[in-house]
Amino acid sequence: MQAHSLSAMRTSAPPFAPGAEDDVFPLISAAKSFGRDQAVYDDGDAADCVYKVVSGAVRAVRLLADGRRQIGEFYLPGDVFGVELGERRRAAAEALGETVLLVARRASLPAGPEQGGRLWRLALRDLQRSQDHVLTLGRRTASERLASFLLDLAERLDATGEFELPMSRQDIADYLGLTIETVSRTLTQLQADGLVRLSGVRRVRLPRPAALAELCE
Amino acid sequence: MQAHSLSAMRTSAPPFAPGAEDDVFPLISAAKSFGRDQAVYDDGDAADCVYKVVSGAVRAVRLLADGRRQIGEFYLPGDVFGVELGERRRAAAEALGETVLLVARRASLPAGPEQGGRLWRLALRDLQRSQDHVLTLGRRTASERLASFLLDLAERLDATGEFELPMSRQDIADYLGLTIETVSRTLTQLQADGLVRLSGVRRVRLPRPAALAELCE
DNA sequence: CGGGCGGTTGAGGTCAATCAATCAGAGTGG
DNA sequence: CCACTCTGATTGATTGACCTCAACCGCCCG
Repeated sequence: MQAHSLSAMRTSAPPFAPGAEDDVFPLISAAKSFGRDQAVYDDGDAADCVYKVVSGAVRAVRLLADGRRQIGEFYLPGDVFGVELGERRRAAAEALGETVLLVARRASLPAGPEQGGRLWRLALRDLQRSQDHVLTLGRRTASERLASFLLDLAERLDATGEFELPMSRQDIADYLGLTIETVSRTLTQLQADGLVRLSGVRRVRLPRPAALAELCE
Repeated sequence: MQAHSLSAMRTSAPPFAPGAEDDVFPLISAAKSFGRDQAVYDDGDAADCVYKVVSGAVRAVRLLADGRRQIGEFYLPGDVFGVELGERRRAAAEALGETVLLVARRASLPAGPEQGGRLWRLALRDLQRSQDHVLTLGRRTASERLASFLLDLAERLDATGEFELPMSRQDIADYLGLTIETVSRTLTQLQADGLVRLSGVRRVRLPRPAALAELCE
């Protein structure tokens, strides 16, 4: 991993979310690169930084004692993550592939009331997503989970046509509360139904998004 | 439903959470009573108020088109709820039984930077709880779900010995992503194992909380 | 060409859902 | 006080969606 100048990052940055909350990040944040599966932080670490994804993607991981794994969220380019209530991390964050992040010390952030308000909005956005996730995990079937996952991903990557899955089948399974085999089977089923088209294991096209959305009700 | 003076409510209020975020609520909030299953607000309503539970309890409900129901959260005495990012409610809120709430107009809240900071902390607390919920729904078995649910409830009601379940079996099922039959069976199993003692359907005692906690890992 | 890793496919098992009957408690009316 | 009813909870039998275990495939890279 290597440090880059901020300006270099800005210019090389792929799709940034255009939201006003971008301004939360101070101009003096450092950029940092991470390799595949590299930890940004671990469960239990001091929560003294917040991060913004410039390129690549990150997963938030929680583990049960016996090794069962749940991914709480994926963070895509433009997303801010790492804001916590307490002193300590309650989940690990790991890069999915080659990933570049902006890093800001937590202390430098909520100084002004303006900043506070924006952080608050970020927290609420995460909360919304987490609540949607609860509905999916609590009440949806495997194919409904996959459908809502793919639609959400397509929207966040604002993919007009095809897009690339930033994560492995195992990551998808651990996000959706399924096994890797069920993800694979369900995906081939969706493909057979003409709702998904895979070209290569990670390249996805959603030919009938409306039909997919119907699956999610 | 009837209005009460704030002072009357304050004095009659059961366990208030002692957290600093209590001060978020302006002194000039109105109290309002709700009956069993009465809606505080519905999905899609304008999100112009926030609420604090004085007594009773509230459930946050989301519905799929075919009627499947997921309870996102239960709000107990002392809890604040109803803070939303957008203009509209994304879930309904319904009283579990006779319930008294403090109501504050949203506009009157985040005025000062102090208040903003406190609302932000509230949002983060909800986020934490929601993330825990995701782990439970994604990766835990029925008995683990019940165990963590009961422990969480006992702690929030700070029940030293016995406590009363504010919600029905159906509500528990819809919170834990199970069916009412599975909740019932699992509860009797936990009782057979000596981890739970039920006296009447809603009166619960947890004789070995440590053993229950072990179940949750 | 061979080995390794991630993904897919298949066969069989399991946990929780479904369908259905019974039970317990609260309220009602005779 | 005792049927009767209504609602919510429990229990039982069976089914089914997803998991587990295992083999196989395809691609990349040495």
